[in-house]
Amino acid sequence: MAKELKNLTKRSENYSQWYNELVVKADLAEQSAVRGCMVIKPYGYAIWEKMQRQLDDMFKLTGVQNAYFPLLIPKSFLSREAEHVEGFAKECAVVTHHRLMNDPDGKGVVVDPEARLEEELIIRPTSETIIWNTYKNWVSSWRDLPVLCNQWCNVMRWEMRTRLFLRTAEFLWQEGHTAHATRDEAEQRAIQMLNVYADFAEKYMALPVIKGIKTANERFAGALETYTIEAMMQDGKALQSGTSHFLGQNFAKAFDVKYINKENTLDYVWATSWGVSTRLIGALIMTHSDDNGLVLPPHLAPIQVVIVPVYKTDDQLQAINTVVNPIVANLQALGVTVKYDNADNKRPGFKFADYELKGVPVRLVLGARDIENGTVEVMRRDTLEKHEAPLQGIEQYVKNLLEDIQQGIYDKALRQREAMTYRVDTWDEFKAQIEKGGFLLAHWDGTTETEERIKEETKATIRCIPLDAPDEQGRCIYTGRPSSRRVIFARNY
RNA sequence: CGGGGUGUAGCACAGUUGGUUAGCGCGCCACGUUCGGGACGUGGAGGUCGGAAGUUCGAGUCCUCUCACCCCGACCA
Repeated sequence: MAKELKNLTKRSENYSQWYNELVVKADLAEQSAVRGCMVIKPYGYAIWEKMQRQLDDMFKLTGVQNAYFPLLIPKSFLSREAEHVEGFAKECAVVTHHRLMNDPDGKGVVVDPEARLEEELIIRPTSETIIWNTYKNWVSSWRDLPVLCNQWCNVMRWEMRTRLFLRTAEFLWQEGHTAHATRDEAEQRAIQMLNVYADFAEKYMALPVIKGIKTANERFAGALETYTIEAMMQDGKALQSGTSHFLGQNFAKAFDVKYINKENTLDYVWATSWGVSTRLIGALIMTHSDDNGLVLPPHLAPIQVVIVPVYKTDDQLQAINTVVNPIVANLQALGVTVKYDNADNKRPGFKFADYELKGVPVRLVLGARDIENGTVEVMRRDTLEKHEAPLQGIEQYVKNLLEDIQQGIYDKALRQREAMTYRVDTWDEFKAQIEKGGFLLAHWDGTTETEERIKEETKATIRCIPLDAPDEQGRCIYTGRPSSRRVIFARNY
């Protein structure tokens, strides 16, 4: 372990490799035996659980309830909505049989050819189709609306190339699906959920995000409008961190979901869907961490404070235990998650390095010296600064420090993003800057054709049209045609 | 599916023009000394060399086939 971490690739040398090693060495996840799939280890899953709990509370405050829909979707459902099937068809896993049998040649088991399914089943890449097929039975009157459901589940998209958390063949997420009586209500819901995501990202993940609208080209398959939160990683690349879609009446029409409105006429319902995934954990890692390992925001860290004793003899350990035990209890009473690591099978130096690698926000170290002086050594993970603090009142001190760190890493990430955001007005400037990374605010003529040309030539895509983009007359960076606001270009994960 | 690369202990690797008993480091186990920033010493366990077939007195090494994984593209939350 010791040597391995010292070999941890530096961020500046190879950002991707640094990321991969960090995920594995910090015990978050690893590759599974199945191609492109990921094992999320207990420490990584604990972060996900904290995210889930928080998001779930936020959803419920907006009236959303949880439900669960099946993993398998009849193949025919997928083709009901033309754009939707086109968007997902190329990456679906398909169930064709329901039985295995012993190989007649004695080489293990083989698929029983007799057991072919009449209609093949798709492992959900997303659940719009099966959910809208269900909503058809739930909605008949304006009194049944709105329907506001969310589900926590796994989905599968057979991606060609995968990266832990950022893109895996199977991933965990939540997907919300709502049905509304009016267009306006659905659009408001899509924006409302985008705001929930942005709040969550900023307050809990300490992740500054830009809210915006996707271009037609980048829009979700089957949506009329896709809202997004975009974040910038430390290498200047963008990461789409959450999306909320206004689906119009596309799925209602495809699955024939109609209701009788107050005017006593039959109408299709209006829909939204929205989701965030375990990709957020990737965003968390790539935004805050450093060459010593993870830096976790206190609001999501599975362990917020670790206390490490330093001692030589059993008597000294006993004395430290006596001082630490009430501190642990007091911290817990303040709602702080604390771990007292007095295991004697690891040396202090090892523990220090290990908890740094795992991103624990605050470390307290107590030795015989401190017991004598009534002090404790406090280290904050974000800055790696150490200082002495009085034992008296340490609990409240630590609680305040956690909030400081939460705010500190948000501010740092925001400064970093601002430092790497550029207003660009010429094509030469654009091509030069995109190589160095960052967000490029540039004018665009609004056509898909131009967008695709730019992507071909520079690998940069339009991440979003920011919701708060001010009106500004200008000329398209590529074609010189008129434009009325800047959009964000970047390379992305 | 194209282009490149790698398969040898839990991990990361070395292994010469083929040569007999396959090696190093980390990790693991035991004992001792240590313990305020990833300790050290001594001893020990751990391998069908990705798989199959072939050449040879002899294959980790050479040939053929095959499988798996990684990197670069096409696809993407």
